[in-house]
Amino acid sequence: MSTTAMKDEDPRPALSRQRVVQAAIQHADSAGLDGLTMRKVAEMLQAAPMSLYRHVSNRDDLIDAMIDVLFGEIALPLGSAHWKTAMRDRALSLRDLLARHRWAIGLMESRRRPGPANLRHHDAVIGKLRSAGFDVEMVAHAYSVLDGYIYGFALTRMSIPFDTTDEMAAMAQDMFEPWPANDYPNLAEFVTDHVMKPGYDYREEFEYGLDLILNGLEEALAG
Amino acid sequence: MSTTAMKDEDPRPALSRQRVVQAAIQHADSAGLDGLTMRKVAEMLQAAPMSLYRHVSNRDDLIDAMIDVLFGEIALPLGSAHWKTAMRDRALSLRDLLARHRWAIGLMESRRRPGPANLRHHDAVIGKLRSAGFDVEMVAHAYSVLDGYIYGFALTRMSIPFDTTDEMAAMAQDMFEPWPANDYPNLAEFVTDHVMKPGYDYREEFEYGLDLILNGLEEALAG
DNA sequence: ACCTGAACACCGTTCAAGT
DNA sequence: ACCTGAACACCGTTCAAGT
Repeated sequence: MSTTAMKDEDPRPALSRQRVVQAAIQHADSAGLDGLTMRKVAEMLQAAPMSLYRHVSNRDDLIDAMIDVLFGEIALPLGSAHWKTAMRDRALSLRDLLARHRWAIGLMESRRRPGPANLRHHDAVIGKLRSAGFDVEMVAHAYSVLDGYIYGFALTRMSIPFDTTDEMAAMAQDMFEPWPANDYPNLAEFVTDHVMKPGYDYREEFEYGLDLILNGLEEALAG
Repeated sequence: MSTTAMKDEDPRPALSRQRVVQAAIQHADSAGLDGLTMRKVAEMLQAAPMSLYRHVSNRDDLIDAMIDVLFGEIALPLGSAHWKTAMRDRALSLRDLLARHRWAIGLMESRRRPGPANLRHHDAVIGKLRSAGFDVEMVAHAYSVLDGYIYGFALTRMSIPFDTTDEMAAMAQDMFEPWPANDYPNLAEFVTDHVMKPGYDYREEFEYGLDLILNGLEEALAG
């Protein structure tokens, strides 16, 4: 086997900014933001830690790039749909993105160097609202309450990694165990009657609040 | 100067769990969660890093304790006030807490070992809603949309550390600088006409969304 | 009894050296 | 031109030793 014959099967294709960023996203998805280390990403790519620095200037720059890739994945509110439909679809798309990439929740709206996909996304949302009759002040209200809710719901209500009611019950048990049984009667009732009931689905819960907010905005726009 | 005479002025009072936790909160307030290291907290207390481990079992245990102190600072919805007033006051109190302790935003609702102040707080909120006529399902809806909004607003809209319009303008300038001037016309208009206008106040913006949500819940409760 | 120094297995990143 | 090993200044935490 000559060295030229092996070229096609090289297990180490050349590094590129895109490959580094993709590997980093994949690793953050499974290991979280704390687990995202330059050394681990390099290991995934079978490269030395220092090799990454040819393609990203440092860990922050890598994170900036990762976030802009995610912004590119959110459904844009384009086309002729009603603003409510467009905002609803965009909210569900963003919620799903944040569920797939939990590490990104606190990073999406705090970039000091927003990338082109980030700017393009926000430009499209604002454009959709403006052309639907929202004035600048109402755009600010709508954006603030919608994104507040979407990111906050992702942060506070989607953290439970359990699929079954049994696992849910076990977790609730662990949380209460250290404390006297009847100190928190309202909380106990709530957990028993609601959270641990089969069929609890965060998607339905998310849409309840989303529609409440969209209806409130519609009333404000008309009034 | 005898050694006994110096006792009263000992610059290193005995360590305690409470002192460790208080120092850690103070340090996180100024240095953020990344800056919160066992070694820095020890330094603040003029102790060796390892001395902290007599009072907290590890960094996670320290954070659990810090969060429960914060829960103890939120105004509880007790007394005979209307549920809407009580929830509004509680939301403003929580928002102010999260503004003072930004490092805590992602930690408050993800504790696997909630402390007594945490449980007590949630018990009081649920109790207030239940006694106002919310059934268990409506409590879930209300809690989900309110806390989603409160934490999400804190996460996405309160991150700007600037007090003056000039600083705001400079930041916006930096963010757009790398990109072609007219690629994002809707965003440009929004930033010019709204964000950079004097008198922009996140407190007013927060209350707009909060009242929209509270009114929506009131309608759902009546309907 | 209470505290802590030395050590270990990690980090991000600089700098100088390899191919 | 492109890549990387050694080194530095940090981490949290274990373990054995100090007072």
